[in-house]
Amino acid sequence: MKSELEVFREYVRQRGLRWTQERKLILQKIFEIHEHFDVDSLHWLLKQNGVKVSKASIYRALPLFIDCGLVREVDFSDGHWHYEHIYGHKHHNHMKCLGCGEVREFEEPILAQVDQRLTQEYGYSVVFHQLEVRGYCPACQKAGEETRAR
Amino acid sequence: MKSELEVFREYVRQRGLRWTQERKLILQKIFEIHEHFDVDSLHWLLKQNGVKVSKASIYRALPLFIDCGLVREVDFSDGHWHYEHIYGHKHHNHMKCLGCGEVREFEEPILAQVDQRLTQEYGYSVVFHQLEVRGYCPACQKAGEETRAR
DNA sequence: TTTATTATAGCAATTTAATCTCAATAAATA
DNA sequence: TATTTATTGAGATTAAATTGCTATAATAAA
Repeated sequence: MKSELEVFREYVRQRGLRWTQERKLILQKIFEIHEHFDVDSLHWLLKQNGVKVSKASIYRALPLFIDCGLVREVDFSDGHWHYEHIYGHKHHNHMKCLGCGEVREFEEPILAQVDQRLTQEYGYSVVFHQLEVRGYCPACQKAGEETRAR
Repeated sequence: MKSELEVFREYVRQRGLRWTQERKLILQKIFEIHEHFDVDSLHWLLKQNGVKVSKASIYRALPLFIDCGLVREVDFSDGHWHYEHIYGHKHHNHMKCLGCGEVREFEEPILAQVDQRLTQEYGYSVVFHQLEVRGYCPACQKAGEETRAR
């Protein structure tokens, strides 16, 4: 399997774009982070590592990473975008707790059937889907019960 | 079944909030719109109807409507929130075409199973879920093929 | 290897959605 | 009807994201 850097290098070449140090450094960092991130935290992390890259460059690089399937946007309903690297990972969905805000990932094989049905029934060609679930984790349910009991 | 106005009136009473003309007018308009809307379009529509309500009031009212289950946020990945009234409607999901941007709604009974599994397997209590699908509608697929053939 | 071309980086300015401040107002209730 | 206080509207403010511009660096051509 090609590395994420190779995938991006190829993508960039095909489009007459350029393989720059900044893009390489940003992409490397993204694949070192094994959690979700946003532009701010990514910028801060790079800075911590002595890598000087402007936020503007991050904002300009992300759509490219997304376009070639290395990264995706994640909606945590908190006013700005979050991201995660997806290349080399199984598709998964997110469940965010409305109490503590913790995000848990889960796989859901059944969703492949949904994509299939959309193709068969409506003639859509599905590129991707995203299931976001909101609710309460076990700990927050418990905490809620105790609060109510008082 | 209670009307949306009654539901909101009750919600407002229970919380010591106030049943204002502005909130009534906004809510009525939202239930007249049988499509998705955003703050701008809702504000514009009200204006067209001679209803003077500020955007600030719309921004302040929406979280209340959402909290009592009359309205929900919809993510169309275009930089700002969209909304739709849901009270009295079946739960549905959205498929947005990456070509023309058209949004199509579809029902997906299978998703109830997903919620159930999250409860059984992880102990989560699911409040709501949202499946967003992206792809290409039949028309855009055809247009794409023709373009490529040239 | 050197030169020419042009996409990209960085910075600051700008845009836009959304939130907040505050004085005036209107809804609830005593 | 008077009193209390949540809500309104207008504009200021915040924060995320985008853009304009010049210098720079990546690539192609010589």
